[in-house]
Amino acid sequence: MTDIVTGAGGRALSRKGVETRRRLLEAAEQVFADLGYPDASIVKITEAAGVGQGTFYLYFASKQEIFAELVRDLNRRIRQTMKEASSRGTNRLESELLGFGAYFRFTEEHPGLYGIIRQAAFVSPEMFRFHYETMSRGYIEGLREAKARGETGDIDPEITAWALMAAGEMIGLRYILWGDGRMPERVVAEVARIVRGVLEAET
Amino acid sequence: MTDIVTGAGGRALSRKGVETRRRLLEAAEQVFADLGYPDASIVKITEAAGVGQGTFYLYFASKQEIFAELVRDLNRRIRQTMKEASSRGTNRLESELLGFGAYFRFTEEHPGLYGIIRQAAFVSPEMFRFHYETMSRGYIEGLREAKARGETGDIDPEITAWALMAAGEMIGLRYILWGDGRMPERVVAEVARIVRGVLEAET
DNA sequence: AAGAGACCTGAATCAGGTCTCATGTTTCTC
DNA sequence: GAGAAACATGAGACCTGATTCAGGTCTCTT
Repeated sequence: MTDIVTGAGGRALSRKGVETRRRLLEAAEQVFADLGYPDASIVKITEAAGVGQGTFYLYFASKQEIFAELVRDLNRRIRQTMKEASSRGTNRLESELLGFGAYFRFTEEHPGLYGIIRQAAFVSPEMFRFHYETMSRGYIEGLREAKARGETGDIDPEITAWALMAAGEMIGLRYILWGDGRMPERVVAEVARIVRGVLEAET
Repeated sequence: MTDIVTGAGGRALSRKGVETRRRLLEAAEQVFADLGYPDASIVKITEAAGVGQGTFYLYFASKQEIFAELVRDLNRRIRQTMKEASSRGTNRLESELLGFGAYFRFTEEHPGLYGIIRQAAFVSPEMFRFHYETMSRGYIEGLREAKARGETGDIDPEITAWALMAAGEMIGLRYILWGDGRMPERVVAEVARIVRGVLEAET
């Protein structure tokens, strides 16, 4: 099933329209990451995209809407990356660690995008929540299956998933964004210890 | 040493000035929590505080400044609450869990304030970082001492602290703010399991 | 090559915000 | 109780930025 890309008002777009929409989204990504939502403006986005101001409204109804679209897109990309990586693991711990690795690499490559998600908290609370709920869903599934296979202790998969997701995110923030942009080896090793502790500890 | 409260430009305030400044801060807390930073305005804050627009500038130089002040204040209150609670523990695990409990209670009582911190990410990156660094400092100290006393496994206190702090925050978000406003007992129990696993797992 | 529609434009409009300032009020001090 | 200092005010000057619109241009299709 091919996605039909639409502009504001749901009108279908031709090849050229799709391309312009993509340019606007990329420009928005840049501008929101650099300036933050409050200081980003439609003019700056259209300038960065190289189109006229009016063109913006052919594709998005408002600043809010393009922001939400951006978060959706970013969310899809992170999850895809993590899913691919963790599917290569042979047991839950390995999968979990591969997923973390992918997340850290994504953070290294897209420090700006990482920040965009954080802004969603107040720009678009629904998208903010959507992001974390979709992110946690993958974890929860994985943990449930692992538990059924006896690979973990008697854990609560849901709560555990939220805790692990948060830890990964914060450690990315602390050691990549507030560090030198690269995740140090020792941190990866300690994360492995922490994940193992969380998965194995009995009640 | 008594703090001398100052207004914009560092001028000292009389009793009445201190009171007005406090009213402005409380109003700002309300407005930022309800509307979010982008939609909050000086006018709305002064209205909520019951003072004239011009009065604002007698106390704060800008919207940014009052926001930063608010985060500082909030940060101080959370840490004080957690410190008090955890000091009643007889070992690290107990202290840790008491600290989490205090954090959850704070979140229950101040759902709006919790949100304000998240907004700081872009409004005032320095204050955002300040918040997490001061929050983690307490954890790190506690874990270092516990490790020296042999109460934990061979952990890296710093990385472990950031992971635990993040987990607590996210679980508050998920089960209090996105739940029914109260932390369920089963979640508290699972958090205890998770914290224990993190503190005890060996490399 | 002509008509239809999709696409594009940026000046103009409009809503709302920040911050200043001239003026008035209160409180303190002697 | 008079002068000084602090405090308070809100109209309005000045911005900034979102959004509209009337008038183009491009690109398919036949």
